[in-house]
Amino acid sequence: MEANIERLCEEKGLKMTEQRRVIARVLSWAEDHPNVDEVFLRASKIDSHISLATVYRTVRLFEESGILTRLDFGDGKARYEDSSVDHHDHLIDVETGEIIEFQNDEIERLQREVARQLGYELVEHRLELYARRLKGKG
Amino acid sequence: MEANIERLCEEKGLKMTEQRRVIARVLSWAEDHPNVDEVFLRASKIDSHISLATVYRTVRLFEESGILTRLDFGDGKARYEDSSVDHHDHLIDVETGEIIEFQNDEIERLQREVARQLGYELVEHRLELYARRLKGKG
DNA sequence: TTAATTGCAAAAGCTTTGCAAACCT
DNA sequence: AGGTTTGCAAAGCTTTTGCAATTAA
Repeated sequence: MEANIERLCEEKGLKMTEQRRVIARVLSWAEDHPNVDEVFLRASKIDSHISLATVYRTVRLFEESGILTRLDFGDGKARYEDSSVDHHDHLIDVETGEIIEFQNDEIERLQREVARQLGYELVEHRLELYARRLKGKG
Repeated sequence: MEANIERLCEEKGLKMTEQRRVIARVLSWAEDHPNVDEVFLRASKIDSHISLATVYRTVRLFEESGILTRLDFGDGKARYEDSSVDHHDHLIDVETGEIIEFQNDEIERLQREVARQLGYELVEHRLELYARRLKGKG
C-alpha cells in the first residue's frame, strides 16, 4: 500500500539529492492529497534545510516524470497524489472537505463512449463529486 | 438560445450600472467559456470606461447571485458560463483547446448512485474529458 | 570535476481590496 | 441624499525564476 517514490526516481535516473529523498518519502507516506505547502511542512519537520522553491521544483519534476499526478479541487492550490495507485475519482465532502476516493468502471466506460461518439479518443478525465453526508448515516 | 442576463439581474434586484449592463450583455452573447480577461476585452470594445477590477467584481457578484457558473479547466484562469443552460459537462480537445459541451443522463444517474452508496447526497459535480480528435474523422 | 540542484529573494500571473470620486435609485 | 459601485493602484496568493553557492555522480 505504500508507494516507493524514492525507488521510482532512481529507476528513472533522477539525481537524488537529500531534499528529493525527503520529499519523495513524505509523498510516499501521504495517505491524503497534500498541497505544496503541506508537503513543505512535512518535509521541513524531517529536514529543515528544504526550501519551498525546491518543493515546487520537485513536485513538478515528479509530475513530469509521471510519478505524481496533480489534482485541482478548485481551491487555487495544486494537490498531489502518487500516480501508481489504481485509477480512481474523488468525492469531496462539501461540509468537511474530506476527500473520498472511488472507482466505477461503468462510468469510465461511458466516458470513453461519449468521447468516441463526439469523434474523440479519451486521453484523460477528471470527475469530482461534491456531496453532503446523508442524515441518519453519521 | 440567447441568455438575457441583464433581465435576470433586474429580476434579482441588482443595481444596474452601465458597466454591469455591458458585462451582462457580453456574457449573454458569449457562445464560448471566456475567462475574465476575455470578458474584459470584449466589454472594453463596447465601453472603454470599464476596469478589470470591475469585471472581477461583477462576475463574482453574478456567480454569487446564481446567474453565472464558474468553470476551472486547470489553466489557472477562471472561466464563466451562463447558469441557466441545461446541465452539461465539457470535453476539452487537448491539442486545440476547443471545448465541446455534452450531456449524458446515464453518467449523471451513476454519479448520484455512487454518492448514495458512499452515504452522500450529490450536491454538484465536475466532469471533464480531455481527449484527442480521432484520425480519419477530421 | 562539472553539470545539475539548491536557497534566497525577487518577480510573475491571477485575483482581491482600500479609498476617494462617481453613480444609481 | 445616501448607500453602492467604480477606477486606480497597491497588495495578496500561489507558483516560477535568476543567480551565486552547493552538491551528486
